[in-house]
Amino acid sequence: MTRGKYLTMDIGFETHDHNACVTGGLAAVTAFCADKGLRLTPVRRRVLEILLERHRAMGAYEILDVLRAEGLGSQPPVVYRALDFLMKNGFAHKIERVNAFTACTDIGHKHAPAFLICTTCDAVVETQSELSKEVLWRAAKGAGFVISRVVIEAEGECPKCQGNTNDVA
Amino acid sequence: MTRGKYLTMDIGFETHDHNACVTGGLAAVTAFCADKGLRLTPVRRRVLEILLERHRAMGAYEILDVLRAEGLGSQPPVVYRALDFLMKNGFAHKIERVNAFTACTDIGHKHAPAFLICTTCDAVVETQSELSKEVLWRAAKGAGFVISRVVIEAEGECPKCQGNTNDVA
DNA sequence: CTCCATGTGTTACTTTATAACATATCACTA
DNA sequence: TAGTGATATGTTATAAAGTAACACATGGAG
Repeated sequence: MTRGKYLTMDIGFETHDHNACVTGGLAAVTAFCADKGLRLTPVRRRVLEILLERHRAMGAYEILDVLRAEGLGSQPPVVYRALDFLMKNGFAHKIERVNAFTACTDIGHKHAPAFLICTTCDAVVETQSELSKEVLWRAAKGAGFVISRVVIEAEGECPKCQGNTNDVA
Repeated sequence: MTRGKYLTMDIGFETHDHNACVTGGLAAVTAFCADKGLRLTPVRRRVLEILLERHRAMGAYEILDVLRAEGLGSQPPVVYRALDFLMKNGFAHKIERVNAFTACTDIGHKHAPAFLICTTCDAVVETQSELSKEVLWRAAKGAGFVISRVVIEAEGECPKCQGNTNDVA
């Protein structure tokens, strides 16, 4: 199985100051919630933190394993509810193609994210796709369709894996 | 549950000559398979036909129910294998957002389909999205990522459902 | 006709996700 | 500050989606 393999790195598949991106992300969401009167409860906060820490796409049950080990909830609904909250408010995204979840890398902005999924090492990167979105919106409008949410996901090979025979990170 | 509710109609959410689209689709795929030496076995042919007949996105188990009733196979692997074949060869698509499958409406062409999914009546239409695809490919190339497959799905409301309080078709 | 590749039938199981309901906690106001 | 309604959590149970593995069948190539 592929659980726990979907690495997420920042745009361009480069390295970064990971500590900063955890604390920064958490701070941004905390501020956002305070501002909007949203309840960032311990479970929700911790789920977000887990996603930020691992910095990759994680399956719900994988997240649940972590919660369980910490005594923060041991049944599926706990994690799914937290994920629902995080997604509803734009703090996390579901990657439909792999049934996994990632922390949003662009809190508070209108989100029309696109994901690049490496089929060799399972890395996932979030990019913005304003252009794609606009094109799609125009096409939809032409058909009289009003879009509320867009899923854009591309599978392929990341720079590191191209030409590599030695699979998986 | 929502099984069996994902209507698919043609581009623009209009009506059409459905008989023609079933026989035409089947003929196109039959010809394509003959041409390429692909084995369009009874199960594979029937699954495609079912998708064409219903002309909507169907869950794998919903398709299986039909096969089962016809004595053409009663276990999940049967339908999943047929769907794998159909998808691998571009005769059907999976709609990731709803874990359901549709017959391709554009056999034999390079497929970068985009789907519009109505969250009210569950209709699904396939549109072509060359533009979106190109934009995405450019962005990916910029990150050194080579795309092999793209998922583009938009949720929203179809023309018929906008303003309607009486949900579902 | 027999061998090999491909496809099918079947069992059993894993992974992903939700319904439903009891309990707890928060935030407000009476 | 206790009551109350809304929101969140804990838990049981189950549904829905997908796959591994292996035995058997079929169908063309030599």
